[in-house]
Amino acid sequence: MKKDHSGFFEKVYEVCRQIPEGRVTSYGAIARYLGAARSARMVGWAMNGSKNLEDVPAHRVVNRNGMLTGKSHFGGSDAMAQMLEAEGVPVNDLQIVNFQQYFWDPMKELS
DNA sequence: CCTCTGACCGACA
DNA sequence: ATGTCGGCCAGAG
Repeated sequence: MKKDHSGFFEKVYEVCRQIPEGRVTSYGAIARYLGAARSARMVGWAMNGSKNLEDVPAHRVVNRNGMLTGKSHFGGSDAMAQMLEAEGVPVNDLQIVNFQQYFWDPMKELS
């Protein structure tokens, strides 16, 4: 099952999988944790393939503003916000309420 | 094989 | 404070 553990994407998938329920993180946080803060864009892009994986909750990953920028990729509906709210994360207008409160930093938690 | 773009972030003018 | 640009990896045309 481990295919490209040396790849950038695989690392992103692993971190996303470690995100606890009812918690959220940002692309930049993951990228930074991987040592590629400037590759935040690719983290989101990596999710494009991860969304096919059920083991990777891409809906728990938002931008650094706590905005559900990737919501458009979740079927075009508010499915992303619905899933977050279902986990206990309040979302208002594509923006997570008290984002800082639900923010899960891989560098802090996984450090 | 070469080029471009992609769910971002941070720096600079 | 607002707008623009660069940057990193990998896949599609």
